[in-house]
Amino acid sequence: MEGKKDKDFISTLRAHGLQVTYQRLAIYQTLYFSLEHPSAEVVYQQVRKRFPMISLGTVYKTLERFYDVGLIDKVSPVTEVARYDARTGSHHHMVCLQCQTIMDADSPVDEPMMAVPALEGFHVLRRQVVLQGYCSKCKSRYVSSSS
Amino acid sequence: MEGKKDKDFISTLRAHGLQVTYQRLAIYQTLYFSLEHPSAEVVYQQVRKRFPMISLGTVYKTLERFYDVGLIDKVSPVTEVARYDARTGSHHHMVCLQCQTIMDADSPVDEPMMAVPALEGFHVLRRQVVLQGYCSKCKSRYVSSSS
DNA sequence: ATTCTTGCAAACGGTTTGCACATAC
DNA sequence: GTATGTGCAAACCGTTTGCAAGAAT
Repeated sequence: MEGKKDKDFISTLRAHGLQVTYQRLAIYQTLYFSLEHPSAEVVYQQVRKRFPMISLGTVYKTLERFYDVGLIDKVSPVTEVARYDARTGSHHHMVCLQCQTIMDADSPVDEPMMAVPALEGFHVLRRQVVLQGYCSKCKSRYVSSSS
Repeated sequence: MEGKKDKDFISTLRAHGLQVTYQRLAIYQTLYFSLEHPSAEVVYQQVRKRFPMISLGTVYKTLERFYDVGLIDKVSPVTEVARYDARTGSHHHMVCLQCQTIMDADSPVDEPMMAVPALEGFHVLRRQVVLQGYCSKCKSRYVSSSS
């Protein structure tokens, strides 16, 4: 079921253009076998069992690096700081990664959104769709290189 | 178009069980007429133009209060700290507001999710659906009072 | 009169940064 | 040999907290 070897993890890191260190290997493996969506602190505590000399700073840097190259996913902080909205009707937003603009994505989003079901007895209070990317203003600077 | 009077805002606050102060009025009005999904800091700077003696702490407390009673929406911090995930395929999660557990909501979510369209030339890199609520374990403690 | 809210300032905590040393390539 | 990554510790910054004074009901 999990017959994945060190060799495979190394290949995965290399395939993402990353230099390979035992710290990175340990961090990635920890996350790979974790089901709990751990925070940086939790990953740190976990990895520290095997490599007591590793530092929390390295874990932060490494996770951010992994995220940047698309190796892993980051769940929470969609924007840097909390952002508020008096319009409580539509909870769906497009967030520009460059200028941090948040645009509403109202009507066309609502219907597919509401079709998202709750699973396993989960009691849903809020539903939120976030599209992350680049707005039309910032797009040209970032997507223009090849198109 | 915006013929909403102070009286109306006061009613809105009262309707949400909130005591009325000029600070709350100013904060809510600022947010109500803002289209930019401002941060607490931005709201503070805005309100300060009219009420120079207001404090940032009050803005934080007030916004959080508004959010708690459902008067306003908070866009970003779905979880308290960043949480990571090695499974980059499905970006959809159910977050328990009580125990902070994050569960994957895989297959049944994917299709409606992908139907969410990009608007106004927005270049989408990541799509994220987050269901906030209570997991089956914590639900009983919070939803049991009436059912 | 009592309860809730404000303002101020200090504390908090997750995250980032700078730099010297070590390691990967 | 050179570029990149690591460890450590301090700095950062958005946010929260405690408390005395003030305002709302």
